[in-house]
Order: sequence, then C-alpha cells, then structure tokens
Amino acid sequence: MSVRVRFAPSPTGYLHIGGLRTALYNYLFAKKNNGTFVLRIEDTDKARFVEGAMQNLIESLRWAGIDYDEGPNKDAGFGPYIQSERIDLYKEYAQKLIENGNAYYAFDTQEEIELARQKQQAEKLDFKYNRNQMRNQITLGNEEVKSLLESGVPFVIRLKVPEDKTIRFKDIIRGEVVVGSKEVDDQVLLKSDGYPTYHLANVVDDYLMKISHVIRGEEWLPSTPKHILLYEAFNWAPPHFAHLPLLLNKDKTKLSKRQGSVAVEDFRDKGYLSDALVNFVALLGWNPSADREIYAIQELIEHFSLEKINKAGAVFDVQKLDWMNQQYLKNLPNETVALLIASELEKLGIAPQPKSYLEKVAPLFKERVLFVSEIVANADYMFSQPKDFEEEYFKKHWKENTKELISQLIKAIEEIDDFFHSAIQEKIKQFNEEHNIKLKEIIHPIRLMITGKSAGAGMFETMEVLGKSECIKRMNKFINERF
RNA sequence: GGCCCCAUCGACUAACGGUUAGGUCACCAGCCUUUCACGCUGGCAGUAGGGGUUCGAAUCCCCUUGGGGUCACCA
Repeated sequence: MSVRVRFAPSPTGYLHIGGLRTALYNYLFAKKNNGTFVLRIEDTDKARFVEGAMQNLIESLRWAGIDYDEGPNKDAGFGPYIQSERIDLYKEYAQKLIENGNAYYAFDTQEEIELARQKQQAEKLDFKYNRNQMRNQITLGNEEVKSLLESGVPFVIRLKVPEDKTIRFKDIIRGEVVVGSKEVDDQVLLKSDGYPTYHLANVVDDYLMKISHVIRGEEWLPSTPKHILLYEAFNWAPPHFAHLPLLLNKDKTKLSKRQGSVAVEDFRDKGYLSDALVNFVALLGWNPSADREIYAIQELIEHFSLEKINKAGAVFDVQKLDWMNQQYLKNLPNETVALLIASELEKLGIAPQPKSYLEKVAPLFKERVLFVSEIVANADYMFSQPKDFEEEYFKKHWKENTKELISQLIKAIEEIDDFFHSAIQEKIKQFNEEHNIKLKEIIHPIRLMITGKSAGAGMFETMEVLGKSECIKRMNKFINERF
C-alpha cells in the first residue's frame, strides 16, 4: 500500500507553529516512505472565513521548505483539495448514511438544543444529544420528516451512534485506545447550511483521497472514536492513526498566542532562518538519537519514524531555537548573509551598500549574533560614522598619553600600503614596540574612535573592511571633536 | 465534572530489564583572547510517590498524585 498523508489545516489566518510541526511530520513521513504529501484546506466553517488565509498558509509552508505533492493548484486526480468546493460530495455521503440507517435527520433549533443542554446541566448531567427526546427522524417518524423536508425547514444530519458498543483503534504513537460508544455523542455530520462538519468531511476526504496515515495533533484523539464509527458506518477500512503530542506553553497548556508568538510568519519576521526553525520544531517530540542537534532536512527525512515520536507534550521554549538559529547563521555562506543584511538595511531605511562590501561585513559578525538584525543594530558603525561613543569605555582605556600616541599612530597607519588586517596588525605591533606599549593600551582607543563601541569583531579585520581612509578619517574626527 | 492521553535535570531529549541515568539549550566556573561572541574544558541539575513482578526496574503491572486534551450546526 502506498503511503499518502495529508496536512489539513483550517484557513483561519496564519500557520500555527504547531501546525508547522504537524505538516513537517507528515512531510517527513511521506518523503521517507516515497509517499505523497497532500495539502487539503478544511474551510467548512463559513463563519470563520478569513480572506487570504489559504494563500498565507501556503506561503508559510513554502517559506519553511515544505512543498506539497498534491493540493490546491496541484491536482493529481483526487481534487478539489478545498473542502468548500466539495460540498455536494459530503451531502451525497451523508445521504448514504441516512439510507443505511447510520444517520438521521434532526430539526432542533439552536434554542431547543440550548434548552436541553441547560436542563441536563441543572441535573448535573453531561450534555448529550438525546435522540429519543428531541425533534428528529426518530421521534417524528418518516412521514413527518418527509413533509418537513419538503416544506424546506432547516435540518441537520446526525450520526446514529450505536447504543452499547466498545470502540477500539490502534494509534501508532499511543497503542490501543478503547472508548465506549456511550461516551460518543450523536455528532452533527451535515450542518443546516449544507456544509459538513469536520468529522464527516475529514473521513469522506481521507477515504476518497486514499489517505493511508492520519498524522494529526493530539487534540483530535477524543474525537477519533467518532471517526472510527463513521468508517464503520460507511463500511470503509480506516487509515492508520498517529496522534502527535501537543506543543505547550511554559505553563504546559496547549501552545497559544496569548503567551507569545505562534504564527510561523512572526518567526520569519523576527529573523529566524527557516532551516533553523524546521530543525528545532522537528526535534520537539521526536529525536532520532540525541547525540546530535543539527539536522538538515534531508537528514530528518532519512531518520524519521513515527514510532520514535514521544507521547508527552513538549514545551516550546525559544532559548534553544535561538541557539540553533545562531548555529545556522554562522554556517551560512557570506553571500547569503550579505543578502539578509541588505534586506535588513532596507527595512530600516538605511542607504543600500555594495554587495561586495556586505560580503566582507558578513563574516565579521555572523557568528557573534543570534539574528541578522543584530548585525545592523550592533554594528551600525559599518554603515555610517559613529555618533555616540561609550563613555565607560572611553574612561577605562583613554589614558594621559593616549591622545599623543594616537596622533603618531595615525601617521603610522597612513604608511600602510596594503590595508589588510595582517598588515595592519604588523604595523601596530611595530608601533607598539617602538613606543614600548602593549597592544591593550592602543587597541581599545582605536576601537572606540572607529566604532564608538566596546564590543565588536576583531579590530584589524574591522579596519580592513572599513578601509584605510575611513579609519583615518574617523580617528582624526574623534581627536578633533573631542579635544 | 465525564471520557481520553501523558509523566527522566529548569527546557528539549537518550537509555527498547543490567549504564557511575547520557547528550543539547540555559545557568555557573575556567581556558582562549584586542572587546563581544564563537570555540574548548569542567560544574550544577532528573527517573512524581507508593506498591508489586523480577536475581535485577527509569524501563513491565496496579494504585495514588500531578499535568494536559476534549466534551459545538469550530476545526
């Protein structure tokens, strides 16, 4: 049997980080098994329609490097992949369940259901739709139903859950799960607006799209018995199930936007690299060996297995993600980092710099920051003359004789022909020997004058990149304006 | 509350009955050093509790406790 999996998000705005992981695991499983990764859009809630949400979702997936084999605009014969375009299909299948006695029409209004709910709550009972007391095909009889239907009153179709039956299914991650049918409500399958509920739509689609493995979040575990019942009602073989542990907030509740960013696009905007995010998220709840942290997507695919997925939820803690981002950033080619710096400059409205220049700036800073944005923020002096000078730094390293030394040093620096860091270093070393001073005594004042800051990349390298005349200009300017 | 799921350092995890319970992030100390980082070395820190089973339990079983999810004409 060929492996076919799907990621089936509801387009309600953005791609949730938990959704990213679900998509990723589906993707990894598909690729590992030479299978097919399907994207299906579950937009059966008209009330929650969000303009552009689907495009946004697809864009986020693409950014993360997760491309779908089948889905919107990529029909391989199982489409359409957008549920709102499949409405007739669900009606047709709901009808089949009516015919084979596994579902029934119901005409209760929202108010009537609410009333029944309150009544049961008053008696301290859990709410369950009582098919023998409500207005439906069972209490009304077929004749009455027929005329109601003809008169055009709104109706829903509900699943007729067997009275007393033990429902069992095997979850790849959790083992066997057993639930009594008493615990399962007569779920609405077809809503009064003619749209299906999730339960009907996902079962029908998974069957029609020949999905072999349903890999989804653990929040679906409690409703899986309903789905099993539906497969049985249709007389279909159910797919394999794997319910993923949840991603958690720091307080261990289900990851939500109340407690921080959860949208993939937010992480992108903050400057996280997609490879780092994917690597990090992959290792939340799954780990191939634990003796290594950094895995390229191809390696994730090679090692992936559903059996090794953890059962317990995983706290989403960005500390390790930040570290991972740094790891990826410092291993990025300079040309790539240069591009990222360029777009960061543009974002801040700073004048663009030549590509060749940025490629020299990149290696100086890429391994000392977590994000590219920090390069621009911390090393602003690489893009314009420093305006502020750290006073503490000045006090600490500027001595009585420093000014006089610098005047002479500038002359020495002017003599350097090939302004490379090695030559600069050599010249300064010579200068130090002549004046009988240590490197420490001169390098900090130089850093201060040229960068204004106490922290930065290697000073000789920094000088090389800035260039001889710029360095001299800055030193003269400092001396002239300061004293 | 009913039902379901879960439980190893602060966080992510490894150990598929036999290990001084390992690694990574974070934290602390040191080294490196022209600052800041990177890097390197070391340290702190965990099997929720109680019963079994077994020669032997983090690992298997039961109970307790704790946490989470879910109970819509939302997905």
